[in-house]
Amino acid sequence: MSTWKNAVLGASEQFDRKREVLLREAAASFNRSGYHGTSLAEIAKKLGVTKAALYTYVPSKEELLYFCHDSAMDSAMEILVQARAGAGTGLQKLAATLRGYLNLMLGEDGSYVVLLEENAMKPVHMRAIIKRRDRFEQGLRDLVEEGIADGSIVSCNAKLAIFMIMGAMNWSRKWYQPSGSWSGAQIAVALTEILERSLAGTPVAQLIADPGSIEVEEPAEEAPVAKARRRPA
Amino acid sequence: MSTWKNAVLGASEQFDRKREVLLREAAASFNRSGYHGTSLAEIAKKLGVTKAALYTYVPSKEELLYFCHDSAMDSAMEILVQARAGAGTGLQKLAATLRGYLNLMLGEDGSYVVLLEENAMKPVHMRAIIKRRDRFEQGLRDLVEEGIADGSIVSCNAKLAIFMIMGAMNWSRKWYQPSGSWSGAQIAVALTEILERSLAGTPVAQLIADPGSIEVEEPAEEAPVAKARRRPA
Amino acid sequence: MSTWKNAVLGASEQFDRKREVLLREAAASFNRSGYHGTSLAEIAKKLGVTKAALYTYVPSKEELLYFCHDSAMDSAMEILVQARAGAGTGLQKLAATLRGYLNLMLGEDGSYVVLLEENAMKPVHMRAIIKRRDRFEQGLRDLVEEGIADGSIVSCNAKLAIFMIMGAMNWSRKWYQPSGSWSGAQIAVALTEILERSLAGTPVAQLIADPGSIEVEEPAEEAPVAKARRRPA
Amino acid sequence: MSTWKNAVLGASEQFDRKREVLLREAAASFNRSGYHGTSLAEIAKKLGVTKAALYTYVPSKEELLYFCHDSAMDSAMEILVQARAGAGTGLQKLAATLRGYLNLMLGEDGSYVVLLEENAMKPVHMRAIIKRRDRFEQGLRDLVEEGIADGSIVSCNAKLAIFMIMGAMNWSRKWYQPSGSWSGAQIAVALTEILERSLAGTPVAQLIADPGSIEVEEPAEEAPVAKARRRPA
DNA sequence: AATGAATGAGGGTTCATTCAT
DNA sequence: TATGAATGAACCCTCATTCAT
Repeated sequence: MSTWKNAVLGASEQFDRKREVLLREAAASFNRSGYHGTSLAEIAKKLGVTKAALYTYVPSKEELLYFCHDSAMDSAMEILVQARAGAGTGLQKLAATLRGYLNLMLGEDGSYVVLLEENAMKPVHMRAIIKRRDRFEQGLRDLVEEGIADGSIVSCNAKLAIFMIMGAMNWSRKWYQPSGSWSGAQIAVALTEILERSLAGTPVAQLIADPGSIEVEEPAEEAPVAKARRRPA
Repeated sequence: MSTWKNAVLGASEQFDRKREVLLREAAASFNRSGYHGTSLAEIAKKLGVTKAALYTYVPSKEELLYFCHDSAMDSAMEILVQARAGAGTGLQKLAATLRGYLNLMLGEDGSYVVLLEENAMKPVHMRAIIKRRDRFEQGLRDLVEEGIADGSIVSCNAKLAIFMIMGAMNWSRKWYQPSGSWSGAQIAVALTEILERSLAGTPVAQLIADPGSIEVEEPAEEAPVAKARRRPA
Repeated sequence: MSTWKNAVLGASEQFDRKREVLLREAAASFNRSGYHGTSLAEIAKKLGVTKAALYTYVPSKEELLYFCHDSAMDSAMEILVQARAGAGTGLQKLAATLRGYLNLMLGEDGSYVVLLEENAMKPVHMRAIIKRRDRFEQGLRDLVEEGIADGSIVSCNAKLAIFMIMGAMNWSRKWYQPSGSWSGAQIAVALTEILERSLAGTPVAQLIADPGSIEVEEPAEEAPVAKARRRPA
Repeated sequence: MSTWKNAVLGASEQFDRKREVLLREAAASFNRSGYHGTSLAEIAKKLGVTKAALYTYVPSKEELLYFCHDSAMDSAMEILVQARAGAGTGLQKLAATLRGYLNLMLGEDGSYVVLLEENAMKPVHMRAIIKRRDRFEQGLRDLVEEGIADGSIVSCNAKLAIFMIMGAMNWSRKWYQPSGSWSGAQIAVALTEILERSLAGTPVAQLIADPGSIEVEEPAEEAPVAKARRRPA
């Protein structure tokens, strides 16, 4: 009744299910206590299994971290791609991305891991992740440039702007409390609004005073997660 | 010739000096690899001494972390107090604080530690630090309210605004490279400008395009450090 | 197409076949890496099956080792018996045994395991194997005594002589390279010649200078293997 | 009273003493149960210390094995060098070396480890040890050639002869029992005699019938051990 | 004030073994 | 008959901490 968070299912997709649950649980722990501050025993305990059982799904703790990051980048990129595909000004697309990113990070199944203690990963993996993250941030910078060009965003240094935005967003999980008076979706809207204002060509005259009052319809469908890859032989 | 970073001095203030050097080195390591990812041996090696020697200056690793945080809060608070004492609108005071905070964090002897892996500290210490940090952030929120009142800042949710700002600032050390083309002081100015714009009652029409071109006079005096407290017997 | 080394066969003797293949593969691994240095996964992999599959043929790793030893002793004893049954002096019979033993050990399907890490086995099994080995060595000692009696062997201490011979022979697999310029059969002849000389009543005046030049006819028939015993329910 | 086998001593040479004791104990265990079959806990227990304490003297289990081998080769080489320096025929020098080698291996403080499970060592270390061992065996082969030249040894294949001899000697520790009726020194003499006979140009007409009756004066001085090398920083 | 040595408590990983399928 | 998943017991190693010197 309690192991594996009841992720048991039909047939052989159990493996993928369980693997996902593992990644999520691991990501949560890593975010809370850091990579080195998290023990496999801790994760295993939460899943109701033994340390050794984890090795069925992941070849090492280090790769567990890597998979978490990789999976997170899958989701983040998907959001960027969708926003980019939509219509609107550069600022609008940027805002859409930020909202999506925040929803992802503060969402319930947030397996999203912020890149910290990066040198905990093996160089190969670290480089891979940093590359993907850079690509994501480059996408954001491109949107800023697009906005500057179409007038929706003030003339500014795109690099610095995105650094600022990433910090403001990534930090949110440090202070966000699921049990608090603001929901993740509400924060996503309100925080995006402030960030938007910092770059908007024509800044709004007034910001949301109480995020808790924002009306949002929670997404019904499952959050997109990286397609689980079976461990290579 | 190399141990203790040559912090040797006159007489008994050697103790305090060495303690400070220890705190700084520890803070640097903690920031780089996280609390659990940093071993005392590592810190000791950088100081050219033995692990055991550290215990002369600090009763435990956990308290070392605590002292780092505490010392950081000393500095941060001092900056807030000074900014508050100056003249100007709420926004101006806020901006002054942010600039000072960023200079502190990106400064050379930045012993400043961002609060992460907080549960690594013992509850007592954690509460103490969180309390001080809350006081600091409350100060910032007060400045926001002051700004809203005097019209220099748009109507907004101060709590959310400060969360956003803290994130943007604290994140800076993740991407700031001392050897890069932007100096810490330049970033402090440029980043503050963006953050200012997000809240300003009358936002500037154009942001700095190249932080590297900002002229700043580096502060000559030493950064204020927490008065060393002798370890209680 | 590759599992079980294609030992598949008619009907139920498949079981015995597979079991033999397992023993051989295990013996090879044990000899290479030692008992503790060999994992069941390793053996299974070489056979193209899973760890778990091995338990169909063998109740435990420890008994796998035991069966290897037991099977080896079957073969060794058979050689001794045959040599003893032949005609000739004690020395001649001894030499025949040594040659046979070496051929067995260096042969292609050499499932022969030298007794090392003996305490890896459970006392019962260890005693059983040591008993058989002692019986084998006693047989050799008897041949020495026989040789001393009939004058073909010098007066000597049979115990010491056999210890010496066993060492020289068992050691051969450490340096023998199947891909080298000497075949196993050639080594068997040449090594036996030296060992013979150490005990011969009338030692030869010259030893083989190049074992690689020895002419030997490889035995066509399959090496005798212990009759497979089904695992008791 | 019992830890470290009371190897405690004057001042700072304690480190070297303890390290030697550790090597000896480890060698004994490795010989008995094999490398993989020996746990550090086992060794530590015998020394009356904790597992962790061993790491003061040796950086890893693998290097512990390496040091054992290396130390053994130091001793073996020394014996060869001394024998080579003496007067006499090739056979006499060879015999002297064998006797010395056996005494070393069967001696009380025999830290000597026979090379087995060689792939347990890291390639670098393995190569280093194999190189030294090859040098030793080459020395023995040279003595054989020398003997053939001066007529003291029959024409034979030196390589095969030395392989045979090494096996006979290395095997001795498998059957030698310190508590038995033959002392190590007695075995050294008797075994050398048989080995000598296998190669002697003019073989003796009679071998020792009872090694236990051999008179030997035990060496008073300490057995030569590799100069302890402090662990590099 | 500083060190080298030792400890005890984990931490990550492997492995023989079991079991439901 | 064979497999994938899970377990529990080691095992090697690291690390914060203590202590005699």
